[in-house]
Formats: sequence, C-alpha cells, structure tokens
Amino acid sequence: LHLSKTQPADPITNKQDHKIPPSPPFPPRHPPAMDPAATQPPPPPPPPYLPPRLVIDGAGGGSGAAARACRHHAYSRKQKSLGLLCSNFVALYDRDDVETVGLDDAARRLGVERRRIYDIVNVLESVGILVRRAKNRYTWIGFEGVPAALKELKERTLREMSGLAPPPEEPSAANVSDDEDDDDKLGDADGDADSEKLSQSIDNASDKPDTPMCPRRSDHRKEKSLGLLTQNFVKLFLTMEVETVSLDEAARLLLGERHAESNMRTKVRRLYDIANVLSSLNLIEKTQQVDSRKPAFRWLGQAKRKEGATVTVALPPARKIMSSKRAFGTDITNIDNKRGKLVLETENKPKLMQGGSSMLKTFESQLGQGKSSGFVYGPFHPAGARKHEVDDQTVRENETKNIQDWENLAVSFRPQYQNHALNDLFGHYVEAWKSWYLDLTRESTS
DNA sequence: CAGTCCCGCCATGGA
DNA sequence: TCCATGGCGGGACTG
Repeated sequence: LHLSKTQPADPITNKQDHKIPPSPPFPPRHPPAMDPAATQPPPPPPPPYLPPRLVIDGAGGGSGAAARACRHHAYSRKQKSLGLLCSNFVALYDRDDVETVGLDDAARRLGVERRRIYDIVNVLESVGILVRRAKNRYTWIGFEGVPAALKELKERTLREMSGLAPPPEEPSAANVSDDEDDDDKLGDADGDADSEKLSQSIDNASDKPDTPMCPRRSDHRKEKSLGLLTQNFVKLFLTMEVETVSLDEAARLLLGERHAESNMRTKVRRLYDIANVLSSLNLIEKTQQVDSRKPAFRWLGQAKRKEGATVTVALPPARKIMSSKRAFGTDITNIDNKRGKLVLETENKPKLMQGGSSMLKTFESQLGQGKSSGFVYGPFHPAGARKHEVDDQTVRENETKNIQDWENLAVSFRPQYQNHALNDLFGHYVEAWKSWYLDLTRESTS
C-alpha cells in the first residue's frame, strides 16, 4: 500500500507523481503574477517547474544539523511543515489586492497537494482569516478578521457554558463528546465537570449562529473536523483559566476525559497540526512546561504574520525575537529550538530589566510597527496605507496593543513557581486581570 | 526512543 | 459517477 514510502528510490520525486505537478516549494516572493486576476478561476500561467522540494533557499543557513538531517538531497520535513506552509500561504495572500483564494491556485503556487491546503484553510477559517464562499473558493479576510472571530468565539462559548443558550435538543451523550465512536460507551461519571461542560459547549458549536435544529449524521464527521477542533482548542485558551496547555491536556479536555487511547493519539496528532498553524500565525507559541519535559503552548492572541525567512522580506536578524518557542513556519533550521530546555522565561527577563521602553519596542516590533523596511507586517495594517492616520482604528489598535503589553508584562513577570498550585494561582490572577481589562476596553470602544 | 507530524489513502456527501 | 472535502493513522523524521 505504501510502497512509495519504502522505495529506496527517490522518495521525493516519487511522490505526487500522479498529482498536480507542484511548482517550486515556494514561489518567488511577490510573484509577478500575483494580481487579483491571478487568483481568479482562470489558472495563472504555471510557474516554471522545478524539481520539488529541492530548491529551498536555505535561508536557515546551512546549519550542520540541517545538512545532517537530510538523508538524500536537501530534503527536510521541516521544509514542508504545515507551519511553514501556512506562513507561505499567508505571505502569498495577505495583500491588499487579494480578495479571493482558490484552492487549486494555492496548491499550485505553494507546490503542495491540495490536501494540505485544506488543512491550512480550515484552521485559518476558524480564526477568521478566511471565509469559505464556495467550492474551491475562499474570501481572504486577513488578520483583521481575527479579533472579531476570537471575540465571537469567546462570547459564544461563555454563553453556552453558562447555559444561557438552550441546547437545541436534550444533549444526548452522543452529541457531547466529539469522539463518540459508537465505541466506548462507558456510562461512567466523568471526572471533570469543567471539561465536560466545555466539550458540550464546544461540540454544539457551529459556524452559523443559527443552525438547523438537529445535528445530522453528517455532523458526526464535522464534529471531528480540523476547523472545529481548532476552535475548540482556541476556546481552551479563551474561556478556561489556562495560560498554557500541552497537547495531551488539550486532547484530554476536548475529549471530555474519557480517553480511548487511539482517540487520544489521533486527537493529539491533529492538535499538532493545528498548533503548528496557529503558531505560525503567532496566536500561540510553543513553550516548555515548568515541571515536565512536555512542551506546551501558550496563548499569544495576537495574530500576525510571521516573517518567514524564505518568504517575506528579510528582517534585520537582530530584531528577531528569540524564545524557546519553536518557530514553526519561519526558521527553517529551528536552531534555536532547544527541546527540554527551559529558556523562555529567563530570556524574557533581561528585556524587563531594560525597562518599559524596551519592552514596548519589542511589542512594537511584534506588531510590525516601527519598521523601517517599508514592508508592513502589522496584522491590522495589511495595506500599510493607514499606518499614520490617527483615527478610530488606530486608537483601537493602540488599545489592543496596550492589552497585549499588559499581558506580556504579566507573562514575563510570571514567576517560576516550582509549586504547581502557586503557578496556577498566578495564572488565575493574570487571567482575571486580562478579562477584566479586556471587558473594560471593549466597553469603551464599542 | 519519545515526540512530531507529513503523507496520501479512501470515506463521505453533494452535484 | 464524478469530484471536492477532509478524517485518519502509518510510519518517517527529529532531537
């Protein structure tokens, strides 16, 4: 079945041979044909075909590790990661003149199978960056769609959790957990009420505020969709008092605590996919759990385009924000990823020591502002044209930034409690503070 | 070796 | 029947 995988012969070119011939791994930045017309149904002129995967511009810089990693050719799976693909995808479409996104077009331009585009698009849609319009066709919203999507997500969840939203029908057990594979009918009393509640609210979620009353059998499939899982994952951060979660925890929470091992494995695999994409959007970052070797993900909440080394305009490397996070989708070599090392917090501290202004600068750079390159990264300024205007929008942005500042400050100050409980407690404070502040600012801006 | 996660088979459901 | 979607898990890759 999987002959190609065991083929000693070129495993790279063997693949996809019956699929759309891929274009180069990534098109030249700012591909010349990248005008609105190019994203329309008539397929753009095929880019010059190059052997797939072989010509990654090693912006990662031939690290020995990278070189070693490559069995044959210059292949590394990192070059194909969903995160990187997502970055490329965003770089490709996050432009003023792009309105629609065609899946085929994307696949061709990015040199990947259509299947992968689905993965990307599904999570982008769940965070509001894209909207599906029709078969094969999405509308590009961009990063400015994210705050609204998150807000709506949070509100919906809170509403559902507080029981204000009457369940469409008596929630049968089958509706509750998204892994109810007609198997594990353990009528057990699940341990965790919170997660149970959450998974309820989560599983009834749908794109439309109003959906046909009853979940159809086809929903069974939807329940497990990557898009929904993405939203559920995000909800964990938005509505539960967690600062970071490991994927295991997330899977457990989303499964409502009854874990058939195989379900867990599958779920975790999907969460990896999602985490990679969200991470490349800068919505989350990978960190290390304090008391275990297990990595976890921290909510950043500030979606923005990452500067992919191979994709977008080169940044002055010095501006790069270092952390222990795995820079999905950006740094090809990932050389700064020290697994099992606890470096994030200590790296943050020096920034604090330098005083607020330096922190602000960091935030600014994170927000893509204060750049001199002329290339605009700011999530809320895809056009860049409005950058200097002082209008409502700008004010709102500043406020957003403010929140972010405070959050970052809190995060940076988060002490390294050995004691889990203390750590959690601190998390509670931060969380409460955040939501208080968010509410406050939301009121004042709406 | 455990953690990651790419890859593509193939089920599903709509046209 | 065709085709667009996308669930799913094997197993390759990584550290």
